[in-house]
Amino acid sequence: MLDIRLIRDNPGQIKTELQKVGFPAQDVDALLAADARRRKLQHDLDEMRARRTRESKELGRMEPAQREARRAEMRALGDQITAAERELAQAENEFTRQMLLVPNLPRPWVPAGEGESANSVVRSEGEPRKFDFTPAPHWELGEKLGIIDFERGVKLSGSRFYFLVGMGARLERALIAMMLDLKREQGYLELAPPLMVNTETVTGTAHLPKFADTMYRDVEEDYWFVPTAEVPLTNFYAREILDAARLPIYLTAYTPCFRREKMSAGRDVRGIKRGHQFDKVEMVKLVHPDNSDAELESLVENACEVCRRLGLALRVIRMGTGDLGFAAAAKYDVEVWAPGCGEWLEVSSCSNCWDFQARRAQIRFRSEKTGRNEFVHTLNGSGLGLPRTLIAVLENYQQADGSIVVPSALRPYMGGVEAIVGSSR
RNA sequence: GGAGAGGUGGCCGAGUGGUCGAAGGCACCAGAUUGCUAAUCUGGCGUACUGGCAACGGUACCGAGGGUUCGAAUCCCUCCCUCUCCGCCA
Repeated sequence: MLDIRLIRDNPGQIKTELQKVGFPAQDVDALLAADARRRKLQHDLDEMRARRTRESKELGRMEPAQREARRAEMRALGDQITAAERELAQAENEFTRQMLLVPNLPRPWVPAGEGESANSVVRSEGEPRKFDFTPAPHWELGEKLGIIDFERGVKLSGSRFYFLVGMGARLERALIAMMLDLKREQGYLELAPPLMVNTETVTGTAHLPKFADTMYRDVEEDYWFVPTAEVPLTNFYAREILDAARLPIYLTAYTPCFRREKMSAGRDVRGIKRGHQFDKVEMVKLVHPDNSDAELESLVENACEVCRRLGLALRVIRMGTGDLGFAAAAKYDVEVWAPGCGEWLEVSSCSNCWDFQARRAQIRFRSEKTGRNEFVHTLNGSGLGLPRTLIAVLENYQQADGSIVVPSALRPYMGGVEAIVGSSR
């Protein structure tokens, strides 16, 4: 959520900024109208209430006879107040409804452009491996080795579900353990969060109200299945006021993630690149606003280090305004090369949400400078997404005979196993 | 799921239809004082919106939402949560 005062004070500038991320100027006008209405009603109501308090106290001190005489008048005022309260509640709901649909403002240095047009590679590391045979895609490798079972996943659940089997499951577990240990080295506190959270929580990270149709939910209990651990991690300190000395706070968690993938119908249906359920190690930072930009850079670096340890060639993409998404003020993707399917895979997406989520979730800190409570800045990034990392490992470490060499960084987590071959259990 | 108890400021804990944003204590901050650690005294000490250059005001908030009343932290209803006991269960 943006600061309404910012919009109120610079409507022209904010309109221009918001247009870059596809938010229409007339919606800003509607918002300002709703704000003005709400404030007017609030002001009027405050005056009526002040009068009631004042006069009720007088009434309490009166002789019973006099009191009786004024009661009708006071009752009328009470009714008026009740009516005004209803009107105000309505106006506030409408205002909030609109506010929750306004996307975040991009940082000034984010290149403007529609869709992916303004995205650009800002750096690359490592050479994509050369093969003296045609590298196979992971779905072929996985099936031949018996470590990914697509058919049974579909049998039990439907399309976009699969089993990891034997060494496949073990390899993923090794990746998770390696990543979490690295995150700890990088200063993150590991959490094992709830995977079902309530509406308020999902609204805090701005996945609601706009993206309700991308998530799974239990309607009976008001539980939403987390689409990413960003939701529980960012909300860990929701509605709390933190000591400035505690910042920055780095949190990490391994969790499954659940997504409907309606928007991606028909895309990436092969393999394990895009499922309705996938595992991810997530990083979240709650930082002091002064360090926000630098913290995004180090967040990206924290993600890149995972790729590096796995020996994967990577590149970092700076997203333009058209690809920022709803909550991000700035965003980088980290991609690794997958020689089998022949594409760069997004294994991490690192966003700086500025005070956008903090304002929704009310995560504040007591500022040492102003003595006032201010919103922290929140950042999040994958560290990394498991299926795609698994794809990259399988496809990059495949041998001519179809076996997979286990990257050295993972061997301590796999009981020293050096390769996955057809007979591996 | 059933029965009972309870949810008040950072914490503990009073409170009853009006003068309660809420006693008192602890913690915390500032000042005073005592030749050490410490103690004592005085003052301050919630959040949000809003008016004002400011001084200083207004309104809301005592788990959440409704209701009764001129007036609700205080009475009534619904819900949520916590604790104890019972049942069930990975």
